[in-house]
Amino acid sequence: MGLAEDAFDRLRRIAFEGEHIEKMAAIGVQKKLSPGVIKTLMRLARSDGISMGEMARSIGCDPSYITALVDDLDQRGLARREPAPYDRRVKIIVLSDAGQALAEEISSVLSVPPASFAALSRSELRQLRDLLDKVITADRGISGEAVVDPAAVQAAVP
Amino acid sequence: MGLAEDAFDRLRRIAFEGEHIEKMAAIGVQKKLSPGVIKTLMRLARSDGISMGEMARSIGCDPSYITALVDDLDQRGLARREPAPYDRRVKIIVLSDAGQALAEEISSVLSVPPASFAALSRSELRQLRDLLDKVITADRGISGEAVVDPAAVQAAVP
DNA sequence: TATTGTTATACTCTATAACTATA
DNA sequence: TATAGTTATAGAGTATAACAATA
Repeated sequence: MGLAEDAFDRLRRIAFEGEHIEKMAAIGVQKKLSPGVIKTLMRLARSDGISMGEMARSIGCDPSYITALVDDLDQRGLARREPAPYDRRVKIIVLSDAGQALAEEISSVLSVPPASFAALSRSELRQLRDLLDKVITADRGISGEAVVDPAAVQAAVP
Repeated sequence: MGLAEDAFDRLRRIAFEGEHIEKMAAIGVQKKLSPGVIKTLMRLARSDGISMGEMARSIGCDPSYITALVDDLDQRGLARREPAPYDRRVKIIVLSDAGQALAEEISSVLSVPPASFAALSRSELRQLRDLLDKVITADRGISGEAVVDPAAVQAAVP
């Protein structure tokens, strides 16, 4: 195994085996949110007020499923549909205050680093961040738009 | 956002948005493997010859589903059941040659680092690996056995 | 005519509960 | 009596196809 493989292997282990995954699980179970609902909520947290169709493309599922997902969100009082001013066929999904709060709660849980990050000093953390940034920056030039089968994505989580 | 959050954020982006996820998708779709089958295969790639019950605990699903999964694997000629010598109730799942080849193919796809890792020099890769190792080592002391709801795990993949 | 979202429906994935064989 | 795996069944999650409204 080469150096890059080694480094990437470590990275994957931290990302996929971390405690944040368990915390996510806890929230999902506790609030009885389906995976689809959580994905939708997280997408809205990133930018609220996108159309049904945009959401379908964004989380990689069929538009008809977005209908079910937003129905669910609506019944829970977490989001509502609003007509798009520019096209009466289009509906915009908008988070309610409660939805916004929940979305923030979920995404903040995901962004808390594992406690084991405390093993690194400030300068080591800076080094780590900068190295990873370099990878991300390099990636921008390489990859284009990605269309991924969601079923395979979940399978890829060991 | 603190330094640790920053670093962790970069790490998650690389792990979850990388091209390896797409390649996994391609294999899954092409070979018509369900997420459960892929998980099982990858678990066996890590250590072949575990019992049905161990597999259930390992990939976090109900034992009855392992029956279905191994039936599937068996019909495809990828794995078979063998009686455990120490207890006639127990069945050991063993990969066939074809299964072993496929499992290796899948896990090798997952372990190929994104092309963007080429942006780092050898010494930077070494630094990165060592920093991540430090985190992983620290984690061993902290975390115990984890029981995770698989549905939530998939939801955590953005 | 093409596109957005919805409905009705069906299929896939996974769990629960009851069962059989062995310990 | 308890445990490993299986069976039958039910439920959740998601897609497909046909449809209505609007463009």
